[in-house]
Amino acid sequence: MNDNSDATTGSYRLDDQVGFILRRANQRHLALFARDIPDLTPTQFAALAKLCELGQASQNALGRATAMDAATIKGVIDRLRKRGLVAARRDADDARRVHLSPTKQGQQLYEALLPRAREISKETLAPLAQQEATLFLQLLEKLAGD
Amino acid sequence: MNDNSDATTGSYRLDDQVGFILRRANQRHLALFARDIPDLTPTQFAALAKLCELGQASQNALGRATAMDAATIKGVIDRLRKRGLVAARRDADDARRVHLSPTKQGQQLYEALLPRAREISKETLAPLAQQEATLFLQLLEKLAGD
DNA sequence: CAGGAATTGTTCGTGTACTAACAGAAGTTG
DNA sequence: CAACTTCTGTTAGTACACGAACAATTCCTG
Repeated sequence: MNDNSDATTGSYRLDDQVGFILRRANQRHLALFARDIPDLTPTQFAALAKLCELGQASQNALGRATAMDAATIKGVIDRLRKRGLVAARRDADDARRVHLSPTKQGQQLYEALLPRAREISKETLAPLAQQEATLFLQLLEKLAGD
Repeated sequence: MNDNSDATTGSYRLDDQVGFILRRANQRHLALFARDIPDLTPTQFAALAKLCELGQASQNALGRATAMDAATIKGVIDRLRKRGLVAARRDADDARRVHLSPTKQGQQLYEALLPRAREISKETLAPLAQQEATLFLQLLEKLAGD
Protein backbone atom coordinates (compact mmCIF):
# COMPACT_ATOMS: atom_id res chain seq x y z
CA MET A 1 0.00 0.00 0.00
CA ASN A 2 2.80 2.34 0.86
CA ASP A 3 4.45 2.11 -2.51
CA ASN A 4 4.57 5.84 -3.26
CA SER A 5 2.34 5.40 -6.28
CA ASP A 6 -0.35 7.63 -4.87
CA ALA A 7 -0.31 11.13 -6.25
CA THR A 8 -0.74 12.80 -2.89
CA THR A 9 1.41 10.69 -0.61
CA GLY A 10 4.90 9.25 -0.45
CA SER A 11 8.22 10.53 -1.58
CA TYR A 12 8.76 12.88 -4.48
CA ARG A 13 11.92 12.62 -6.49
CA LEU A 14 12.36 15.14 -9.24
CA ASP A 15 14.27 12.66 -11.35
CA ASP A 16 11.29 10.33 -11.49
CA GLN A 17 8.70 12.89 -12.61
CA VAL A 18 7.31 12.69 -16.13
CA GLY A 19 7.74 16.36 -16.80
CA PHE A 20 11.40 16.32 -15.90
CA ILE A 21 12.23 13.24 -17.97
CA LEU A 22 10.13 14.57 -20.83
CA ARG A 23 12.22 17.71 -20.79
CA ARG A 24 15.45 15.73 -20.84
CA ALA A 25 14.26 13.53 -23.69
CA ASN A 26 13.35 16.64 -25.62
CA GLN A 27 16.78 18.12 -24.92
CA ARG A 28 18.46 15.02 -26.27
CA HIS A 29 16.40 15.21 -29.44
CA LEU A 30 17.14 18.90 -29.90
CA ALA A 31 20.86 18.20 -29.57
CA LEU A 32 20.71 15.49 -32.23
CA PHE A 33 18.80 17.83 -34.51
CA ALA A 34 21.25 20.68 -34.03
CA ARG A 35 24.13 18.33 -34.79
CA ASP A 36 22.63 16.89 -37.99
CA ILE A 37 20.82 20.00 -39.28
CA PRO A 38 22.75 22.97 -37.93
CA ASP A 39 21.37 25.53 -40.37
CA LEU A 40 17.73 25.19 -39.32
CA THR A 41 16.11 24.87 -35.88
CA PRO A 42 13.64 22.04 -35.25
CA THR A 43 10.88 24.61 -35.06
CA GLN A 44 11.85 26.23 -38.34
CA PHE A 45 12.10 22.86 -40.00
CA ALA A 46 8.69 21.90 -38.65
CA ALA A 47 7.11 25.04 -40.09
CA LEU A 48 8.82 24.58 -43.45
CA ALA A 49 7.99 20.86 -43.59
CA LYS A 50 4.34 21.42 -42.79
CA LEU A 51 4.07 24.23 -45.29
CA CYS A 52 5.56 21.97 -47.96
CA GLU A 53 3.12 19.23 -46.99
CA LEU A 54 0.17 21.58 -47.24
CA GLY A 55 1.46 23.58 -50.20
CA GLN A 56 0.09 26.76 -48.68
CA ALA A 57 -1.54 28.10 -45.54
CA SER A 58 -2.31 31.25 -43.63
CA GLN A 59 0.17 32.15 -40.93
CA ASN A 60 -2.00 31.27 -37.95
CA ALA A 61 -3.29 28.12 -39.64
CA LEU A 62 0.29 26.98 -40.11
CA GLY A 63 0.90 27.78 -36.48
CA ARG A 64 -1.99 25.58 -35.43
CA ALA A 65 -0.78 22.78 -37.70
CA THR A 66 2.63 22.91 -36.05
CA ALA A 67 1.50 23.53 -32.49
CA MET A 68 2.80 27.09 -32.29
CA ASP A 69 0.75 30.02 -31.05
CA ALA A 70 0.31 33.18 -33.11
CA ALA A 71 3.17 35.01 -31.44
CA THR A 72 5.61 32.15 -31.90
CA ILE A 73 4.82 31.29 -35.52
CA LYS A 74 5.27 34.93 -36.44
CA GLY A 75 8.91 34.99 -35.42
CA VAL A 76 9.57 31.64 -37.05
CA ILE A 77 8.03 32.74 -40.34
CA ASP A 78 9.84 36.08 -40.22
CA ARG A 79 13.15 34.23 -40.07
CA LEU A 80 12.21 31.78 -42.82
CA ARG A 81 11.12 34.69 -45.02
CA LYS A 82 14.33 36.55 -44.37
CA ARG A 83 16.18 33.52 -45.68
CA GLY A 84 14.01 33.28 -48.77
CA LEU A 85 12.55 29.88 -47.85
CA VAL A 86 8.97 31.06 -47.50
CA ALA A 87 6.98 33.58 -49.54
CA ALA A 88 4.20 35.69 -48.05
CA ARG A 89 1.51 37.80 -49.61
CA ARG A 90 -1.73 39.34 -48.43
CA ASP A 91 -4.73 37.09 -49.04
CA ALA A 92 -7.09 38.40 -51.74
CA ASP A 93 -10.28 37.05 -50.19
CA ASP A 94 -9.52 37.92 -46.58
CA ALA A 95 -7.56 41.09 -45.95
CA ARG A 96 -6.55 39.91 -42.51
CA ARG A 97 -4.77 36.79 -43.67
CA VAL A 98 -1.14 36.39 -44.67
CA HIS A 99 -0.96 33.76 -47.38
CA LEU A 100 2.20 31.63 -47.07
CA SER A 101 3.84 29.23 -49.50
CA PRO A 102 7.29 27.68 -49.74
CA THR A 103 9.64 29.22 -52.30
CA LYS A 104 11.35 26.95 -54.78
CA GLN A 105 14.43 27.31 -52.63
CA GLY A 106 12.45 26.36 -49.52
CA GLN A 107 10.96 23.35 -51.27
CA GLN A 108 14.39 22.20 -52.41
CA LEU A 109 15.95 22.66 -49.00
CA TYR A 110 13.13 20.70 -47.42
CA GLU A 111 13.60 17.81 -49.81
CA ALA A 112 17.37 17.91 -49.41
CA LEU A 113 17.03 17.73 -45.63
CA LEU A 114 14.47 14.91 -45.58
CA PRO A 115 17.03 12.07 -45.33
CA ARG A 116 18.69 13.76 -42.42
CA ALA A 117 15.36 14.45 -40.75
CA ARG A 118 14.51 10.76 -41.01
CA GLU A 119 17.88 9.88 -39.60
CA ILE A 120 17.31 12.18 -36.62
CA SER A 121 14.01 10.50 -35.79
CA LYS A 122 15.76 7.15 -36.03
CA GLU A 123 18.65 8.23 -33.82
CA THR A 124 16.30 9.68 -31.25
CA LEU A 125 14.57 6.33 -30.94
CA ALA A 126 17.82 4.36 -31.14
CA PRO A 127 17.91 3.52 -27.39
CA LEU A 128 14.71 1.53 -27.89
CA ALA A 129 14.20 -1.81 -29.62
CA GLN A 130 11.99 -1.73 -32.71
CA GLN A 131 8.89 -2.92 -30.87
CA GLU A 132 9.55 -0.63 -27.94
CA ALA A 133 9.83 2.34 -30.28
CA THR A 134 6.50 1.58 -31.92
CA LEU A 135 4.80 1.17 -28.56
CA PHE A 136 6.47 4.27 -27.20
CA LEU A 137 5.21 6.40 -30.06
CA GLN A 138 1.66 5.21 -29.47
CA LEU A 139 1.80 6.06 -25.78
CA LEU A 140 3.52 9.38 -26.42
CA GLU A 141 0.84 10.32 -28.90
CA LYS A 142 -1.81 9.70 -26.25
CA LEU A 143 0.13 11.87 -23.84
CA ALA A 144 0.40 14.74 -26.31
CA GLY A 145 -3.37 14.90 -26.60
CA ASP A 146 -5.54 16.24 -29.44
CA MET B 1 9.26 -3.97 -47.51
CA ASN B 2 7.87 -0.63 -48.56
CA ASP B 3 6.28 0.16 -45.26
CA ASN B 4 7.96 3.52 -44.74
CA SER B 5 9.71 2.26 -41.65
CA ASP B 6 13.15 2.77 -43.13
CA ALA B 7 14.85 5.94 -41.99
CA THR B 8 16.03 6.93 -45.43
CA THR B 9 13.07 6.01 -47.64
CA GLY B 10 9.33 6.41 -47.78
CA SER B 11 7.08 9.25 -46.80
CA TYR B 12 7.80 11.76 -44.06
CA ARG B 13 4.92 13.16 -42.09
CA LEU B 14 5.81 15.77 -39.53
CA ASP B 15 2.97 14.65 -37.29
CA ASP B 16 4.48 11.17 -36.95
CA GLN B 17 7.98 12.24 -35.95
CA VAL B 18 9.18 11.63 -32.39
CA GLY B 19 10.57 15.10 -32.00
CA PHE B 20 7.34 16.77 -32.94
CA ILE B 21 5.17 14.61 -30.69
CA LEU B 22 7.69 14.95 -27.89
CA ARG B 23 7.37 18.70 -28.16
CA ARG B 24 3.57 18.53 -28.04
CA ALA B 25 3.61 16.22 -25.03
CA ASN B 26 5.92 18.64 -23.31
CA GLN B 27 3.61 21.54 -24.16
CA ARG B 28 0.68 19.73 -22.62
CA HIS B 29 2.62 19.11 -19.45
CA LEU B 30 3.78 22.73 -19.24
CA ALA B 31 0.19 23.89 -19.59
CA LEU B 32 -0.95 21.62 -16.75
CA PHE B 33 1.88 22.89 -14.60
CA ALA B 34 1.11 26.53 -15.31
CA ARG B 35 -2.53 25.91 -14.44
CA ASP B 36 -1.86 24.14 -11.13
CA ILE B 37 1.25 26.05 -10.02
CA PRO B 38 0.97 29.51 -11.59
CA ASP B 39 3.45 31.23 -9.29
CA LEU B 40 6.47 29.11 -10.26
CA THR B 41 7.66 27.85 -13.63
CA PRO B 42 8.44 24.15 -14.04
CA THR B 43 12.11 25.04 -14.35
CA GLN B 44 12.10 27.13 -11.20
CA PHE B 45 10.28 24.40 -9.33
CA ALA B 46 12.79 21.83 -10.56
CA ALA B 47 15.71 23.91 -9.31
CA LEU B 48 14.05 24.54 -5.95
CA ALA B 49 13.00 20.91 -5.55
CA LYS B 50 16.43 19.57 -6.34
CA LEU B 51 18.07 22.07 -4.01
CA CYS B 52 15.73 20.98 -1.23
CA GLU B 53 16.52 17.36 -1.99
CA LEU B 54 20.25 18.00 -1.85
CA GLY B 55 20.14 20.57 0.95
CA GLN B 56 22.85 22.58 -0.75
CA ALA B 57 24.84 22.76 -3.95
CA SER B 58 27.01 25.02 -6.05
CA GLN B 59 25.21 26.84 -8.85
CA ASN B 60 26.65 24.83 -11.72
CA ALA B 61 26.29 21.56 -9.81
CA LEU B 62 22.62 22.31 -9.31
CA GLY B 63 22.40 23.07 -12.99
CA ARG B 64 23.86 19.68 -13.87
CA ALA B 65 21.49 17.98 -11.44
CA THR B 66 18.53 19.63 -13.13
CA ALA B 67 19.77 19.41 -16.73
CA MET B 68 20.32 23.14 -17.17
CA ASP B 69 23.49 24.62 -18.55
CA ALA B 70 25.44 27.31 -16.70
CA ALA B 71 23.79 30.18 -18.53
CA THR B 72 20.28 28.87 -17.90
CA ILE B 73 20.64 27.99 -14.23
CA LYS B 74 22.02 31.45 -13.55
CA GLY B 75 18.84 33.17 -14.66
CA VAL B 76 16.67 30.68 -12.81
CA ILE B 77 18.61 31.10 -9.56
CA ASP B 78 18.63 34.88 -9.94
CA ARG B 79 14.84 34.85 -10.03
CA LEU B 80 14.54 32.43 -7.10
CA ARG B 81 16.94 34.58 -5.09
CA LYS B 82 15.02 37.72 -5.91
CA ARG B 83 11.95 36.05 -4.42
CA GLY B 84 13.80 34.98 -1.30
CA LEU B 85 13.41 31.27 -1.96
CA VAL B 86 17.12 30.54 -2.34
CA ALA B 87 20.11 31.91 -0.43
CA ALA B 88 23.53 32.32 -2.02
CA ARG B 89 26.92 32.99 -0.56
CA ARG B 90 30.48 32.70 -1.80
CA ASP B 91 32.00 29.32 -1.01
CA ALA B 92 34.72 29.50 1.64
CA ASP B 93 36.86 26.70 0.21
CA ASP B 94 36.54 27.61 -3.45
CA ALA B 95 36.34 31.28 -4.30
CA ARG B 96 34.82 30.51 -7.71
CA ARG B 97 31.81 28.71 -6.35
CA VAL B 98 28.45 30.14 -5.36
CA HIS B 99 27.09 28.10 -2.49
CA LEU B 100 23.31 27.73 -2.71
CA SER B 101 20.77 26.60 -0.15
CA PRO B 102 17.00 26.92 0.14
CA THR B 103 15.73 29.55 2.55
CA LYS B 104 13.17 28.57 5.13
CA GLN B 105 10.61 30.23 2.92
CA GLY B 106 11.84 28.23 -0.07
CA GLN B 107 11.70 25.00 1.88
CA GLN B 108 8.18 25.75 3.06
CA LEU B 109 6.98 26.67 -0.40
CA TYR B 110 8.47 23.49 -1.80
CA GLU B 111 6.70 21.36 0.76
CA ALA B 112 3.46 23.23 0.29
CA LEU B 113 3.59 22.66 -3.46
CA LEU B 114 4.45 18.96 -3.28
CA PRO B 115 0.86 17.70 -3.39
CA ARG B 116 0.15 19.80 -6.45
CA ALA B 117 3.39 18.67 -8.09
CA ARG B 118 2.36 15.05 -7.57
CA GLU B 119 -1.04 15.83 -8.98
CA ILE B 120 0.51 17.37 -12.10
CA SER B 121 2.58 14.26 -12.76
CA LYS B 122 -0.56 12.20 -12.33
CA GLU B 123 -2.60 14.39 -14.65
CA THR B 124 0.10 14.36 -17.27
CA LEU B 125 -0.01 10.57 -17.32
CA ALA B 126 -3.78 10.44 -17.04
CA PRO B 127 -4.34 9.49 -20.72
CA LEU B 128 -2.51 6.23 -20.02
CA ALA B 129 -3.62 3.19 -18.07
CA GLN B 130 -1.62 2.40 -14.96
CA GLN B 131 0.49 -0.26 -16.64
CA GLU B 132 0.97 1.85 -19.73
CA ALA B 133 2.21 4.73 -17.62
CA THR B 134 4.81 2.59 -15.87
CA LEU B 135 6.03 1.19 -19.17
CA PHE B 136 6.04 4.61 -20.76
CA LEU B 137 8.22 6.05 -18.03
CA GLN B 138 10.74 3.27 -18.49
CA LEU B 139 10.96 3.82 -22.22
CA LEU B 140 11.07 7.60 -21.84
CA GLU B 141 13.90 7.27 -19.37
CA LYS B 142 15.88 5.30 -21.94
CA LEU B 143 15.21 7.95 -24.53
CA ALA B 144 16.38 10.75 -22.27
CA GLY B 145 19.75 9.08 -21.89
CA ASP B 146 22.33 9.46 -19.06
C1' DC C 1 57.15 25.66 -8.01
C1' DA C 2 55.69 27.24 -12.66
C1' DG C 3 52.79 27.01 -16.50
C1' DG C 4 49.14 24.93 -18.96
C1' DA C 5 44.57 22.86 -18.43
C1' DA C 6 40.15 22.49 -16.43
C1' DT C 7 36.30 24.48 -13.71
C1' DT C 8 33.14 28.18 -12.13
C1' DG C 9 30.39 31.68 -13.00
C1' DT C 10 29.12 35.75 -16.13
C1' DT C 11 27.67 38.08 -20.29
C1' DC C 12 25.99 38.45 -25.04
C1' DG C 13 23.28 37.08 -28.86
C1' DT C 14 19.73 34.28 -30.98
C1' DG C 15 15.67 31.56 -30.93
C1' DT C 16 11.65 29.39 -29.01
C1' DA C 17 7.25 29.84 -26.10
C1' DC C 18 3.42 31.93 -23.96
C1' DT C 19 0.43 35.81 -21.89
C1' DA C 20 -1.78 40.02 -22.50
C1' DA C 21 -3.28 43.80 -24.96
C1' DC C 22 -4.31 45.72 -29.33
C1' DA C 23 -6.21 47.05 -34.28
C1' DG C 24 -8.44 45.78 -38.21
C1' DA C 25 -11.32 42.73 -40.82
C1' DA C 26 -14.98 39.35 -41.18
C1' DG C 27 -18.98 36.98 -39.50
C1' DT C 28 -23.34 36.76 -36.75
C1' DT C 29 -27.53 38.15 -34.84
C1' DG C 30 -31.22 40.95 -33.34
C1' DC D 1 -28.07 47.81 -40.84
C1' DA D 2 -25.84 48.12 -36.40
C1' DA D 3 -23.90 45.93 -32.36
C1' DC D 4 -21.55 42.11 -30.90
C1' DT D 5 -18.40 38.55 -31.45
C1' DT D 6 -14.80 36.10 -33.51
C1' DC D 7 -10.71 35.71 -36.05
C1' DT D 8 -6.25 37.51 -37.95
C1' DG D 9 -1.97 39.20 -37.25
C1' DT D 10 1.18 42.34 -34.40
C1' DT D 11 3.68 44.06 -30.40
C1' DA D 12 5.63 44.08 -25.68
C1' DG D 13 7.17 41.61 -21.78
C1' DT D 14 8.92 37.53 -19.30
C1' DA D 15 11.25 33.18 -19.08
C1' DC D 16 13.75 29.23 -20.68
C1' DA D 17 17.73 27.28 -23.57
C1' DC D 18 22.02 27.04 -25.68
C1' DG D 19 26.53 28.41 -28.05
C1' DA D 20 30.43 31.31 -27.64
C1' DA D 21 33.59 34.15 -25.44
C1' DC D 22 35.57 35.73 -21.12
C1' DA D 23 37.94 36.41 -16.28
C1' DA D 24 39.04 34.42 -12.10
C1' DT D 25 40.28 30.54 -9.67
C1' DT D 26 41.83 26.00 -8.89
C1' DC D 27 43.99 21.78 -10.43
C1' DC D 28 47.48 19.16 -12.42
C1' DT D 29 51.72 17.92 -14.20
C1' DG D 30 56.31 18.34 -15.39
